[in-house]
Amino acid sequence: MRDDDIATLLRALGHPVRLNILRISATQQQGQCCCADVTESLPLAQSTVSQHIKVLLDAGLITRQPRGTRNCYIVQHDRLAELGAAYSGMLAGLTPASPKLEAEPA
Amino acid sequence: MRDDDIATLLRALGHPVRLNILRISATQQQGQCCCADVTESLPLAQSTVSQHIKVLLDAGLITRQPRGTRNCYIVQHDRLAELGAAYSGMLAGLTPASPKLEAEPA
DNA sequence: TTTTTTGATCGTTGATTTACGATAGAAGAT
DNA sequence: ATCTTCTATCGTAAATCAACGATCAAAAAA
Repeated sequence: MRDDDIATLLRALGHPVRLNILRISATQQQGQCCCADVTESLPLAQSTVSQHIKVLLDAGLITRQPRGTRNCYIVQHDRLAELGAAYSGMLAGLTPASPKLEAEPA
Repeated sequence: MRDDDIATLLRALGHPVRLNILRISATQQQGQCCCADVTESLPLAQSTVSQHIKVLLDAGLITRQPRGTRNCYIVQHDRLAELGAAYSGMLAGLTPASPKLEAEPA
């Protein structure tokens, strides 16, 4: 995963409202939520919520599933895990114990 | 850790240049780097690098240590780990296996 | 068909971010 | 004391973000 992609994902998650959307979605029945669920829970206009949803959608952190008159959003846990792995990998590369793994192999 | 704080940290990390600064710092001798180290490595003006450093500094992801005429920056691994833990915790709260840990305790 | 519900999109406004050059200050070298 | 080096900060311009109201499209209900 390139730095650019990691940064984009981090920025997509870097807003309290968007963290909340993920949480609301997971809390809702079947791990899905619609725009209205979020709009009811937060003091924001519907259009604002829709915008935040779009950011998560573009980042692949949720997917859309049209269901009747409403759209359901499902958290993409694998994508979140992917970022988690990339983050851990970065931490490992940053730790002072193994600066470049160039020496002391034995 | 509040959502607000998590979001702030995620945003601080959400730029490829800043990820690079952390990496450069860790690669440098003693896990420290100065502004010039970064400016040499990246095609950016010194003032721009200084700005990015400030973002990391404000987020507590690095600390400053004046050394002679230059400033050394040290990655705060514990802060990075803190964020990692908060992220993992969020993932755990989001996983469909344990929506609210309200049932099946046995 | 008409109405209602749900939600995406448009246009706008204000705030924040990113990048730059220029400047200034502090520490070390001459 | 003067000069050089390193870097923070200022001011600015362009881009992006965050929030809103208004509008439009599609599906379901009447």
